[in-house]
Amino acid sequence: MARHTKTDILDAAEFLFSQQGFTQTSMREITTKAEVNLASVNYHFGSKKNLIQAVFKRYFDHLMPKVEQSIDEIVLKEGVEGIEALLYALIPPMLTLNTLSQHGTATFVKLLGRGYNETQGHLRRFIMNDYGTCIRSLVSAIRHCLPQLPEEELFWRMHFAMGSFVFSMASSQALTEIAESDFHKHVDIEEVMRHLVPFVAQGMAGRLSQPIPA
Amino acid sequence: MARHTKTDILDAAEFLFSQQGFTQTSMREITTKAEVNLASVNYHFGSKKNLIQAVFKRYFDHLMPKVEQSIDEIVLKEGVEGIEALLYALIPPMLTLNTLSQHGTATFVKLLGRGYNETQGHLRRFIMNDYGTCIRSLVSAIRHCLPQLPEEELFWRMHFAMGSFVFSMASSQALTEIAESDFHKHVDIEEVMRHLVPFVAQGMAGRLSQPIPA
DNA sequence: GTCTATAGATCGATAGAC
DNA sequence: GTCTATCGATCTATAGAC
Repeated sequence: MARHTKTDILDAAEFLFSQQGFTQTSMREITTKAEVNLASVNYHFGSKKNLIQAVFKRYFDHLMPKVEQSIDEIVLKEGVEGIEALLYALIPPMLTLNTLSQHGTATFVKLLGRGYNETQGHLRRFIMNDYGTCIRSLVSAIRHCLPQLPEEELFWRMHFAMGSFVFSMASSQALTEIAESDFHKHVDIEEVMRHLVPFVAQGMAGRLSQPIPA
Repeated sequence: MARHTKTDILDAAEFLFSQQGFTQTSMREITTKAEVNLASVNYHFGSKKNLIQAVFKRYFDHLMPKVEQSIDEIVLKEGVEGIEALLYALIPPMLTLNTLSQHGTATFVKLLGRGYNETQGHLRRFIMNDYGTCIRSLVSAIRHCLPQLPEEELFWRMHFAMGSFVFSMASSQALTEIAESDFHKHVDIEEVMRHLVPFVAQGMAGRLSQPIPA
C-alpha cells in the first residue's frame, strides 16, 4: 500500500530527524521505524535530501496559509502591546501543527533548529523561495508595530527572536525534563510559547542599544 | 614536533567543527587541513569524541575564570539597567577568546550552538560538571538583579537568552553577509553582542506573562 | 612521534527479481 | 510497489614498520 508507506516514512523520518538531526539519522533507521523496506525511501522520494525537504514541506504547506490568515485578521497596534498581540496571534496557527503528528508543533520547531544548523543555508533559501510572501507579510506586520525601529535593528532582533524560539525547542527535551523535575508541573509546547511571547515582545520593542559603558 | 601537531589539530578541528558541525567533519578533513597524519589524532586525543571535548575545554578553561572575575568585580543593581550592565560586563571576557584563535569568540559561540544540537546533552553535562561553579555564580548574579522574578520564569528566560545568542552566531555567516550587503557596513562579533545585550536585558527584565488574550 | 596500510563498520543508492 | 542483495564510497580506529 503505497499511500501508507509514503506517509509512514515521513512520520518516522520527522520524528528521528527532530530527535537526532539529519546527518545522524540513517535511512536504515527510518525504514526500520516505519516498518517499510529500505529501498522504498529512494523509490518514493528519490534521495535522502529530497526526503528532508518533503518533511519540511508537509509542515510549511499546512502552517503558512494559517499564519497569513492570522496576520490579515489581526488589528495591528504600535508598541510592546502590539508586538505581543501579534505574537500571540501566531500561537494558534502553530498549535494546528499538532493535527499533523502527535507532537507536531514541537517536532516542527525542533526541525527548524536542526535545519538551520545542519543544512548550510539550504533551508533558509527553501523558505524564502517557496514561502517568501508569508515571511514578508510577517516582517511588515512587525515593522508596522515598531515604526521607530531602524531597519538594521529590526533585522537583528528578528533573528534573536527566532533563536530564542528554536533553541529552547531544540534543547526542549532536556529543558522540559529539568523544568518538570524542578517545578513539579507539566510543561507543554503551548506553555513554552506563552513564556516566550513576553520575552520576545519586550526584547523587540525595547529602546535602542547604547554605546558600551566604560 | 608533537607540540605543534597537537595544537595544529585543535586549530583545524575547531574551525571545521564550527563551520560544518561535528558529524559532518571527518578526521581526514581535519588532518588534511592541519597538515598532519591521519593517525596522529588518535595518538594525541584517543578518539574523535575526545577531540571534540578538547576543543571545548581549551575555550572554557580560558573563558570561565575571566567570567567569574567579571562577576565578582561588578556592582550589581536591580532592574533592566542592572541586567544590562551585567551582560555588558561579560563582553570583554568573551572578546579575550580572540587571543586563542583569529576569530576565537565567534568560533566559540558557533561551537556552543553546534554542541547543544549535536551532542545530545553531553555538552550540557560537561559544562555543569566542570564549570558549574561559574555558571551558578552567573545565575545568582542575574537573580540578584531580578529578585521579583519567579524561579521558573528565570529558568525559561535564561534559555531564551542563550538561544538568541548561539542561534544568531550559528547562522552568523549568512546573517553577517546579509547584514553587510543590506546595510553596507562591516559586522563583527562585538557589534552583534552590543545589539544583543539590550534585547536580552529587556526580555529578561520584562513584566510577567499574562494569560493568553482571547 | 610519525607514517603506511588496512581492518571493520556503516552509509546512501541501485540493479533486478517478483 | 516491494523485496533481496550488493555496490562503491566513506568513516573511525588501529596494527605495525620506521
